[in-house]
Amino acid sequence: MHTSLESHQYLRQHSIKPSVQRTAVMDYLMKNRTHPTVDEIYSALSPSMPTLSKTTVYNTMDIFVEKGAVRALVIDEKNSRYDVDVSAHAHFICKSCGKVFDIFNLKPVLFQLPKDTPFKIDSVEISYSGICDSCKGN
Amino acid sequence: MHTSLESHQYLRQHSIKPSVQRTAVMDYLMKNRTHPTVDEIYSALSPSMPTLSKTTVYNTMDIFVEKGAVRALVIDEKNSRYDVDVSAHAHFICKSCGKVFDIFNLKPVLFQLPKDTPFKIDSVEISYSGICDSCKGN
DNA sequence: TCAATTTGTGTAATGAGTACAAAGATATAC
DNA sequence: GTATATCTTTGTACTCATTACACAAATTGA
Ligand SMILES: [Mn+2]
Ligand SMILES: [Mn+2]
Ligand SMILES: [Zn+2]
Ligand SMILES: [Zn+2]
Repeated sequence: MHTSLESHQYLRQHSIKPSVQRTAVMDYLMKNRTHPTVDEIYSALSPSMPTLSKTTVYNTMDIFVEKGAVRALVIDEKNSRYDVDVSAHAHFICKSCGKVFDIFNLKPVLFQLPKDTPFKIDSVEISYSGICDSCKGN
Repeated sequence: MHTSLESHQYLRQHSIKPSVQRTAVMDYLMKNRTHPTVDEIYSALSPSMPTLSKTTVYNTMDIFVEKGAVRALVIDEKNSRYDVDVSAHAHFICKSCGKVFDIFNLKPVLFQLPKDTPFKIDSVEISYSGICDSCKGN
């Protein structure tokens, strides 16, 4: 049984050769929308792919980002995090547990790029921070 | 002649004991609004303060941020950057040269914190990226 | 088949940031 | 002023995410 059909197709849509490793990583990203780090991806896949190298995960994420299949988030000062949802949405990082959550349903104006600047602006990242629901009690 | 009067006062306003080192770092931040890294601050001050330790700059930035005198920017995946301007404004990072620029005059609505979330949101960071004016030609 | 190219792997190196203990400076008590 | 406690700074060692690199494996396609 192939659970990786969607990932396979998604990779080809983005002109990424779907190797076994790349398909496994994309499959993980599609099923785990937690904005995982390279280490989290590696640790999750490693048991079922014992020869997988962490370098491969790094290379893979670089290709995914370069081809626009995945967005790299700069919100966690410790690690890069990755998001297979490249649509316009914002993020929230909990300063207590470090988890990164999606914030959808923000006004589209927030994602408009400012026009009166001397820069060629390509993208915007909106990052909120504070304490998440689970950590509130603690 | 004291060029550090303002920094000295600013530190006391934020309940930070103005040691020689802290005053020198704050003075640098106030005069160099380039969102410098710890290494940039250290390298700039080191010649005139040969005994300054990089650890002190790290400690100092931690205190400044904790006391609200300075904002830590998470926009550069390589280093933390620091901004003595804690007012609501956005940033732009050039993917070519890595410099971080201010973007003022954005609509205040952009800096409003969303209310319909399960999170206790404390702050927002709006980061644009692309190519800066100087790098456009290259 | 076989050579060229792409992809993956393992190891070593890099470099930002942290931990920690000792030294120095500052404040408080007598 | 001197002693004592506290705060601050310093240097070194360490951690750990990421990168560099060389070789191995897999894929392509003539
Ligand atoms: Mn997301
Ligand atoms: Mn700024
Ligand atoms: Zn949390
Ligand atoms: Zn530039």
